Amino acid sequence: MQRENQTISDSLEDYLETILHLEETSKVARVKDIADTLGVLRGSVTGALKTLAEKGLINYAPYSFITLTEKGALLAREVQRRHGVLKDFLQNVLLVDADRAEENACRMEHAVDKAIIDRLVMFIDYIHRCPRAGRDWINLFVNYYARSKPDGETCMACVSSCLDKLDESAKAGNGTPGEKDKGAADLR
Amino acid sequence: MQRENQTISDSLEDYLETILHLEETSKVARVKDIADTLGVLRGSVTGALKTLAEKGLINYAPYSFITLTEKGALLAREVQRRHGVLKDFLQNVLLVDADRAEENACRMEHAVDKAIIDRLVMFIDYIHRCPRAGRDWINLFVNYYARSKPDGETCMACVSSCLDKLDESAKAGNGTPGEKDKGAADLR
DNA sequence: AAGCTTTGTTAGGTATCCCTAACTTTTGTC
DNA sequence: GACAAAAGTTAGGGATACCTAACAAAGCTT
Repeated sequence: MQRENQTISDSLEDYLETILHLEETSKVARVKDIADTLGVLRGSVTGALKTLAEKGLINYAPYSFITLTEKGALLAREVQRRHGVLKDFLQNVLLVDADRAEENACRMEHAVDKAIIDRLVMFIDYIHRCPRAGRDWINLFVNYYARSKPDGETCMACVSSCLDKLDESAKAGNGTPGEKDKGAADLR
Repeated sequence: MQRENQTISDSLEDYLETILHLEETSKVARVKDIADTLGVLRGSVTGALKTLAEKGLINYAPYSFITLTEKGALLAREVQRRHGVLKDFLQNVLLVDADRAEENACRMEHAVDKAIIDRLVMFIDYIHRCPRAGRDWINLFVNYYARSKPDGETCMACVSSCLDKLDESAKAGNGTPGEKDKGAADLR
């Protein structure tokens, strides 16, 4: 472990994230599996592992097991979190298909601040828990973008159903209606 | 103009976007201004300009004016659009401060598909025009993330105000309430 | 128009990150 | 335990995108 640089490249972030993922799913991270996951050749992996070891992010010696250091695991989990939150947003809020959501989350995870991710988590949460939004509101977004403009009939139906829901909430005197709004919660 | 590659690097996208911006604001894009904007030295700009010219994206000869070709302008505007949409979302939906929104949009613009941007545009539009969301719904998100959990009192007030608004809409028989919801529209 | 400043270019160097291809170590099978 | 296959390493090379620093052209001043 040396005087580690605070930041690492997008590429190294990918390596760390992959190592964490392999540790979680296969117990061990092997050079071949890292190479296959990232679509690079084995020789490229060895080089990256040396760099990660120099930065104190993995434990590594030639032909040895590869494990994340505490510091490396922390960083890897942060990248994984960014990835997950972005994919969740793309898939469950923007309603992008799974493959495209995955691809874009992979690239975005290196570009976005922790602060943005935190805010995004809150926003997703807000959507799910606020009685004015929730699952049915997002699902109606499907109709909206399919037509790419508001549709009179759909809008009316939506307003009515929302009215009913809010009315119930109000009558029940439920101050934090998100709690009972399980339909919205399992959208995630 | 040669057999142009379909895709260009993040770095070249930045150069194109900068040239477009300088053309718009200063009439001409000069090497020095490009360098200052991107935080690189003048020598680096010359190299990038040669590459862009080879790809048929700018008109360039040593010591000449720099102008975007039609193809280059198209690409530059697309990057600019991605940038703008992302910044809008970060600033006006996630309510991130302007500087951070700008920084992150700058990095994200290279990572995000056109399809995601298109969907994001629809989503922002949906928020603005749907009577269940709109400006006040986003503004209440401020309270939400400030407390990082739903607040009974705020939620009740919100539900009531939403009820009132929807009630009015329903009475007016307005099928596309977004049209009259000017308050929401100018959130952008 | 001479001379100084600013702007732009060139050449050579560094770092990153990938590749190919040859080589070494480890693993599994007979 | 020998030996082939698989996994891992090494060395050398190419592309990108910066840098520094010397040099050339343009633009102002007077």
